[in-house]
Amino acid sequence: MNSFTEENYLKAIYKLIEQEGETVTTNAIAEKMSTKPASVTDMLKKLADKKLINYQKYQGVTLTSKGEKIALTIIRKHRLWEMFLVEKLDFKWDEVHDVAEQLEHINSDKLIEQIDKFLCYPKVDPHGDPIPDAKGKVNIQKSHLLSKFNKNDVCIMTGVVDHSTAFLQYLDKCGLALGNEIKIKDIVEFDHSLQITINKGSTTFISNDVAKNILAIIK
Amino acid sequence: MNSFTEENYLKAIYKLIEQEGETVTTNAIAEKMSTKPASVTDMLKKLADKKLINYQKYQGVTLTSKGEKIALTIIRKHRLWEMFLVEKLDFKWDEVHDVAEQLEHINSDKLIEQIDKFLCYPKVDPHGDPIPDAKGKVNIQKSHLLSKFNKNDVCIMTGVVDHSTAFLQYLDKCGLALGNEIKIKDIVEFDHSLQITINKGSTTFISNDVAKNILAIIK
DNA sequence: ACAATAATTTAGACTTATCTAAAAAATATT
DNA sequence: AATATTTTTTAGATAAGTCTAAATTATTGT
Repeated sequence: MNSFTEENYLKAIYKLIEQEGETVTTNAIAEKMSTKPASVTDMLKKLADKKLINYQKYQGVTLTSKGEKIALTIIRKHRLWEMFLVEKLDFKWDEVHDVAEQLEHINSDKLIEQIDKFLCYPKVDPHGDPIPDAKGKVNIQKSHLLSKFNKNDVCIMTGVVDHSTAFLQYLDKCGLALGNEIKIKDIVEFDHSLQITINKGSTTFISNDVAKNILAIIK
Repeated sequence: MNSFTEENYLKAIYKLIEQEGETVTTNAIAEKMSTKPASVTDMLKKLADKKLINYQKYQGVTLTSKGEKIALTIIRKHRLWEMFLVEKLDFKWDEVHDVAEQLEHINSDKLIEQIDKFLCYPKVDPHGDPIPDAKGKVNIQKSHLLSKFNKNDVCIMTGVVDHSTAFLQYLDKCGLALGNEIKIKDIVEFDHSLQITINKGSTTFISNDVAKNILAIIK
């Protein structure tokens, strides 16, 4: 078994590789973990001894497949717990992070599989991030234009095509933001505009032109 | 904030006082915590410094009101999580303990209040032990033998005296389990056997011998 | 009451994860 | 290429929680 701290380091390294690519530096890890580089070096030695990372002095770090598996398990647990908090316990999506940071370290295979089942095997968390499966596989669901979805689809907004201020301000006004759940209530035949429900709350219309500039993944 | 370890010591001391009464000895704590008396002494000094226990060398230990409050909070969380696991995630009542031992240390007031609400504010856990309220008050409803109740009493089954497999299997067959609501419809004068209704559903008879091995609290 | 036994505490050491300050290696600058 | 700067590592210290072995205090038996 690995300590909470080890798990947190592996998770941080995974996320840094995901966004920065290739290898990760000692300083980057230190910043992400809010700790000092010297402490990171100590931990890297330990993780390398356990064969969870590939580490050569001064050369940066990558995860071994064993280390990556553990990181993905932690991420899976984190995202499932976030989902649970939002869906079942009425947490707002910006309230869940700190609690999920604790819950992700609870060690029980049965627990996490039952939570998964209880939530009906969700594919993405409340922020729209994908939830790895029990084997650590991430379903890299490619985003699609909102205009491609069908009536009654429920999806998560993941991005925009048009990055202009004007467009983003319009989205704000509609109450549309990344991670929002969008349900397509209806597609108007006349102009292909969409009637949508945002986060199970307000219902509004958006034009097909707007829908062509919003990216989303099916939930 | 207190560490997991401190919380576990406080919980152990609370439980020992509950069953052994008065003060608790260093050795008793060591045994309960599966550790060595020397380690206990170290921790007792620390807890005394924090004013969570009353401790004089060689004189045993009691909890301060502050310490007791913390212990009861941990116990509240433990029992609510057990309830959650059994009621919502299909855990068997003998599978929940190890997981609840971990979950009881998750630190979030909102989380535990929402779990409580989600479970509809249960009074007892799956083992029939009372769940302290948010203020740390325990509803000290002592369990009684089912044979002591009167006609038309409605009670909740909280435990058994005989723990043999044979007896538990018999209870299974009757459809009797911990947490069930039992209404005493009649007491047969001839042999003091009971006619009972389980969970407002099926009605059945149980002998006085059986009733003497079932614990319950009045509802 | 006093020796024997049991319970408890002290002393000193170990582990994990952290830190500061200083040294070493890598990278950038001129 | 030589120097300056940044990054990373080493060395040594600290705090929490644990341990063993030895010392101290309390309890028991005769």
